[in-house]
Amino acid sequence: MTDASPENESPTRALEKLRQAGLRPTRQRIALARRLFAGGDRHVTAERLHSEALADEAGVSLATVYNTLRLFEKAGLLRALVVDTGRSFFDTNTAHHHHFFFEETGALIDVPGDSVTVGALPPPPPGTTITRVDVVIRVTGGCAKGDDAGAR
Amino acid sequence: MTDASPENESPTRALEKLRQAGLRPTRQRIALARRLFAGGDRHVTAERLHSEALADEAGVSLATVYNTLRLFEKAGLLRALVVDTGRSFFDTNTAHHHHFFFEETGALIDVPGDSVTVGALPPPPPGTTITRVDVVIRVTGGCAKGDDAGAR
DNA sequence: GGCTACATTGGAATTGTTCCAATTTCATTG
DNA sequence: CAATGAAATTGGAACAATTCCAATGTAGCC
Repeated sequence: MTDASPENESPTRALEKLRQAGLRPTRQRIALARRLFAGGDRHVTAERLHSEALADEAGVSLATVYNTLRLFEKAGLLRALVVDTGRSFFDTNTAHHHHFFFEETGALIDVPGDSVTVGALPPPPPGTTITRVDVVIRVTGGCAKGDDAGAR
Repeated sequence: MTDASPENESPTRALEKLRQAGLRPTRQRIALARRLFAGGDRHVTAERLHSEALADEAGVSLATVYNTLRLFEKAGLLRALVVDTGRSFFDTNTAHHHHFFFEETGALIDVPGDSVTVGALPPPPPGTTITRVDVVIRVTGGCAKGDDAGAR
């Protein structure tokens, strides 16, 4: 079995993602895409991704991390989450799903599968269209084993 | 019928709220409480409340608006909402309910009554307790007739 | 290899919020 | 009703996250 840690993994998946989105595969974008898409689903802040990426050969500036995250979001590769004021999270899982949010640690984990069902939705106000329904289940206590724990 | 606009309304309701929460009724708090609780339910940002309160006889500084909002929240008079990064909203309706959020205008309106039913919730991660489940229905289009439209 | 459009960068600027030390006000008590 | 002490208010500085900008670097094409 080959080493699958983000830095060492072959950039195939990352490149695929970039190509599929029609984005120019620069060194920085590849490095960030690897970090984001190499493993399983992730929830990252810009700051966190930046500090991780500092370890990569191709240095990535904070400005580029912000640019790239917004770009990836626009391209549908990422979804922005709003769970906490003053910080944006980006979710590599763009499918329809919801979240647990650990209030103390700031950690986020996906709610497994369809185990949240939003029943009857009210009709949207006249003339408007629903773009998304976000459900955030806020929890306290426990040790927040989810990814990104301690990202505060 | 007497004039019921926030500035002119008798401070009774505001005072009641403060007393009920055991908070010292200063001029500033009364002015803010009137703005918040005189009419129906509201969703305000600190900046907005501050700019409104400038019109009141008792000037209120921005720092005090922030202090007071956090204080009222802790006292259970307000509920903080997270719908948008970089701005906090406070909701005078502390009962269990959810929201429509107009992505273009930043306006927020309550979802009427129990018309959102969150079906089966997943079990919270071991050792944790659910403190709250927030549902935000994001909509686009329309003219955002809800309160606070154009608050951006 | 050179051209051109697009990306990246450091640093300054912005925004929303919190912090702090000095002043003012509330409520009590003499 | 003045004095007093605790709590509240204030302007401005400090902060954190993010965006902006002008200068520099690089990918892809001829």
